[in-house]
Amino acid sequence: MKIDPKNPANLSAQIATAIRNEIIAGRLIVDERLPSEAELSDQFDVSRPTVREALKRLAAQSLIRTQRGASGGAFVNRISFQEAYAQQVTTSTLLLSMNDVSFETACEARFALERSCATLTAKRRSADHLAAMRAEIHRQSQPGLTDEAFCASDVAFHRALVDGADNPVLSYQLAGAVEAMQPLMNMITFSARDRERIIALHEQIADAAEAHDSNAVFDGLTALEVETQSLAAGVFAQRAAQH
Amino acid sequence: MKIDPKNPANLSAQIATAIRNEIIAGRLIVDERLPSEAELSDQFDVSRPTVREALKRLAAQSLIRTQRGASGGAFVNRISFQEAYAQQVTTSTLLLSMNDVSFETACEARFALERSCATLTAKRRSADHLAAMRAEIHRQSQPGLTDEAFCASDVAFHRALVDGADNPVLSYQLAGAVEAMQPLMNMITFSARDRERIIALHEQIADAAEAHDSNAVFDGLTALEVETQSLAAGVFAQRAAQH
DNA sequence: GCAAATTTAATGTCAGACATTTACAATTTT
DNA sequence: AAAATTGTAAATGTCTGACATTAAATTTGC
Repeated sequence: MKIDPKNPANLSAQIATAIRNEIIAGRLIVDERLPSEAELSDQFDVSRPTVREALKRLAAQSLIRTQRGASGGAFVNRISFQEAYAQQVTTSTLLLSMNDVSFETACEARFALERSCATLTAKRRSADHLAAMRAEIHRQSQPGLTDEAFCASDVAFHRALVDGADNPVLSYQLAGAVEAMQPLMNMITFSARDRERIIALHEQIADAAEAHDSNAVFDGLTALEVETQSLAAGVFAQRAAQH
Repeated sequence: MKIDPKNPANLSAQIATAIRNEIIAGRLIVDERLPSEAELSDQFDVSRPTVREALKRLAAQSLIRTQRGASGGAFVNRISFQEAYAQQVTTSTLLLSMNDVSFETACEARFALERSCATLTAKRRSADHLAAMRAEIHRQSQPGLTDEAFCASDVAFHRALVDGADNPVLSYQLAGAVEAMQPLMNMITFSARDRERIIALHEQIADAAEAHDSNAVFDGLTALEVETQSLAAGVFAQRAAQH
């Protein structure tokens, strides 16, 4: 665990990287306590604020947590699925919004990934997952729902679908794909007719999941992708014509 | 952009969250310069080191970059696919290693996700992607290859397969699923016979991609999943028996 | 008018101090 | 003797002030 003192700028980044590598390599295990800030500043031969900046970098990635008081300190953190999930969503959302990713590309990726759940969800979905999907369908049918609320419910529907596969790793990996689409979807205004078509497809998918029919789930998602793409294409074409 | 001064602990975390929200909401746009550290410490009514800790947190997530010198400062960073990719891999790897995720669960998720590329890759794979896959297959056939090198080549093969879908969002989302499996795969020792079977399946998949046969790519991946799962089950059963 | 030197504004780092939190031990009280 | 209280020490959280370093902008010299 060493740093390069010749490069006097970036010290805190170097220290953070050094500690991060120790954690990734498994030499620092979960719940193990790091040396105190004073000890670390001795070890690395830097001041305490520099060590602290390094620790904050690690805390930002949920790699460590800190605790005040006697027998406090910095501890290697067990990354929970929840934390990783939130990070995934943040990173994916920013990636899409900052890099001029076309709606088409993002949508293609999202449905391609989501279809990968079709088989598992059709096989394993619990009554709870089905109920969650039905509840969102019901919400989507409410009149007077804003576009934003409709999109949020759409995301919730798909999350229930993904969670139905009963594989936490799959749920985590898909979090970014599904949730990061929301800002892009929010750019679309849905007519009552559009909503009807989407809700009908959601019902088709929920029915298929209930019947354990994986092919029908797969096909329902594909139909939903086609619907979404053509809807978006229409909105963007109209918007382009106006300007 | 405000913080709660009543809660005098966590100030740097609060400031980081406040700025992060500004970026996510789009009120701070890419390449925009944040106020200087001195100005921020005035605005939030905290000291400069506290502001700095907050900025380091954001830098750790690649949300900002800093530049020294006159007209330097902290700038909102455009997250590149490369950076997001690296973060995804780190988070996914740690998540798997720290949460007692079974090989079976991780493997299931990985292949489910990878199959989602089958259609697109079969349609769009370039000659370069095919060449990359063939090159890795060739490397895997070399005698005297360590298990670790074999696994690394395996990951490279699958990355080429995923990139063949020609969808950067898909490549990014799958990075975690494919690369984070490597440490788990490294726990397995491959006999010459095991390698032969895996290489044969790789060839089958590459052939299918070359022939634009998406069903064959899909089936090849499924066969590879079955092979990997049974191989792992064998290794773990044997290891359990010894202890 | 152009190149070199200077200024300046910003981050990077350091040192020392105080505030706050928390666990643990010692003390007092019941 | 047991329980509640108090004291103490160790750790992080924050502040102040200073100096170092970098790089752009400005001035100066020719």
